[in-house]
Amino acid sequence: MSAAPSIDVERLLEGLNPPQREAVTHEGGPLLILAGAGSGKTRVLTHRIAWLVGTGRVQPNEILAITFTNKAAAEMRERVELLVGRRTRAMWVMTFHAACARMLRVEAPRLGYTRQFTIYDQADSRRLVKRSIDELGIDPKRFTPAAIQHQISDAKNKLRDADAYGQMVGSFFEQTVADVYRLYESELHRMNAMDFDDLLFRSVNVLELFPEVRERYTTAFRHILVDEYQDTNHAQYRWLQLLTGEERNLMVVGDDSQAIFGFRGADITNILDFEEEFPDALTVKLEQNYRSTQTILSAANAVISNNRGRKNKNLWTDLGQGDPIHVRELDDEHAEARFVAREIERIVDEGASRAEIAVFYRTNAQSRVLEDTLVRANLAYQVIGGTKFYERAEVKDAVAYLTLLLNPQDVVAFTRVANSPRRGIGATSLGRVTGFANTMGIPVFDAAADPEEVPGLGAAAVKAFTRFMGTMRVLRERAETGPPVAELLEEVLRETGYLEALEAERTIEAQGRIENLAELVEVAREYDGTAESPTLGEFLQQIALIADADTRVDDEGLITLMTLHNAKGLEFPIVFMIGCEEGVFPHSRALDEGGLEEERRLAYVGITRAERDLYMTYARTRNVFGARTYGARSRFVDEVPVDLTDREEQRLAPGMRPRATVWDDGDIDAARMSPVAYSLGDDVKHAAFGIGKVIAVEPGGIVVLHFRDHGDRKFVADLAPLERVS
DNA sequence: CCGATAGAGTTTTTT
DNA sequence: ACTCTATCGG
Repeated sequence: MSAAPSIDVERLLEGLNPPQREAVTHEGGPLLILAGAGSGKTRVLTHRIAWLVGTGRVQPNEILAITFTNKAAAEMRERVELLVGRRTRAMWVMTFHAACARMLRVEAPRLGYTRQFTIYDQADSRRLVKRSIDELGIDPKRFTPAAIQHQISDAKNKLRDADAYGQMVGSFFEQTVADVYRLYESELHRMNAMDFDDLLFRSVNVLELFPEVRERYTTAFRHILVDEYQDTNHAQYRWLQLLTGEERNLMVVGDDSQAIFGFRGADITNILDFEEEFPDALTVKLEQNYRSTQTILSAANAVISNNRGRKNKNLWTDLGQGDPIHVRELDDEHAEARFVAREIERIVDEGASRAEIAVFYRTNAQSRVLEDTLVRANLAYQVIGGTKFYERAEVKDAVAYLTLLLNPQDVVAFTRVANSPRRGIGATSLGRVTGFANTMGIPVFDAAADPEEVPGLGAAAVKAFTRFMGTMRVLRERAETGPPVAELLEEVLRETGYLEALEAERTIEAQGRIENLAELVEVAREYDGTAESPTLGEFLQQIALIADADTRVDDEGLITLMTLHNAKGLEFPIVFMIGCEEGVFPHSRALDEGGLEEERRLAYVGITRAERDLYMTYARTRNVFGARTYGARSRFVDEVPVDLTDREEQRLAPGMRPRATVWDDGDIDAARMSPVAYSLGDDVKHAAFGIGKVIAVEPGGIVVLHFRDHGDRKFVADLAPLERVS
């Protein structure tokens, strides 16, 4: 205990419930925590780390704590620091990707990369896939870069390299993917670059190929703790397996009901089979929820009970029943947005802070209408996700310049900046130079530095390259002196003429871009100020691994808008889930691909984010791709027992049977699909509007009625209080 | 080589 | 509806 005199171990355990305490004080060996939503899993993780350190069982630098997002890592680090103080600094508390990158910065030379390898984000990677497709003469219309990239990523997540993938191709498509994969791989390697998936794949390679490396890390990390284990993919699973030493001190925390990243290769069986893999594992279930009212939890339990093959859990709370769940049907997405805005105004008038309110939607595209409405209502908000700062063209350009200074072999970066700003280097000339570099087996940077040697290059192009490379040479020399990153960046923007070109545009868009670049310089300045020993390489790695979800600010009086996926791990007193319509949520593409259960888990995640009030809204009609569509109310709304809600339509139509609340898995609501019982010209009586005539019948069970005194109105035929009178 | 125009594909979710 | 891409004329 002398190692940690300042930690009061008894106090660490105070306020923990029995299962939490059992998890925190587990002696050693494999440990599985099935942590329901809001059951205090971060508390268990942080307290366990503190307990391990505080009781002298482990040194801080022997801890490896893994999360999925930087935000979660930062939060965990902060909370551990509150418990054990400065010692936290010696711990590895970071994301899978950051940990792998850190490992590879040391070990990559063993695999033929330099330590300065570049990390490609998805867009960079997509561009390289596209280039590979073009080079192979494949028709990019028949096989889109996106589809092929997804296949390749999938393969990498399963630790299949191009050869392994090639061995098991079945279709022509897969054969094509195999070809692209092979070329893409060799291109990446040639450019000294790794994509996100490579970070894991290559780390696994190093650990598998070099026993002494593996030995070093398994000895170093005596305790490994993993958050959100249900979202790990096979590569991550294997990586953990390789790092787990003989003591087998692997603790995983997760909730199979919240597994929502299957589309990205996450393999839910990792958590479901943990006990089989480690038969002596201690399993602890955390079922007491400290976040939400019983009404919200009952709703979540009811919805998720429609999924099969789960670890059984039942959330409960002693916080009381609370308000019913607010369910609202609106005419269209605009009415839905107005309802949300009005309701927010009301809630804020009653004294809530805007920061307590979040709106969740299935797809990013849904935020636009909402944003318009909130702006008009003068309600301040922040959007998480969507177009990200680091994906903006000007930011990517600036980053590409910096990347190129460090890694002159990076063709993607080179082609990105060669003619940006315009300097007379067109696609043709650029292709000649990269092609020449390719055939000669030299870095593009060198080929471009000697443009006279490149065959077929016109005099104008030679001049343009000479000038461009002159600037780049000066900048490289400057970079090698190791200036502050912010200064280097400013020089780059000035010397390359990038800023000048934007200023010359004199448009609002250009002004916005200049501001974004200024912000990037600020980011760099902050990095220079806070990093222990700032280097350009480390800065680039940091921003390559950053995600927009990490930029969320708390408590600034802003309403938070985000996708349901981004909402994982967060909580808000008041939550709106909008767009609860079949086809939107559950998403039509997920339905096609049999992903209904994952969609339902997404609903579960959304519902359980709410502490006090939950709204579920849906629109009778909305614009998708510019076309009007009609989606029936989401089955997830119907899976919430009616008596937990304030659903009005039930009361308006006495005698109408409550909607079924349980479906067979993947089944379609028979009633909803049944043909509408109305035909054109029928006379119909509406409880509120009186007699009307059917003037149209639309897909999704919609009837359009004309009323003499109320004009034309649309109804969901089997929900509206309608009666045929003719 | 560049800019304008037309056409197509896009939108599921992201470290 | 919007953005990216291919094509054409300058």
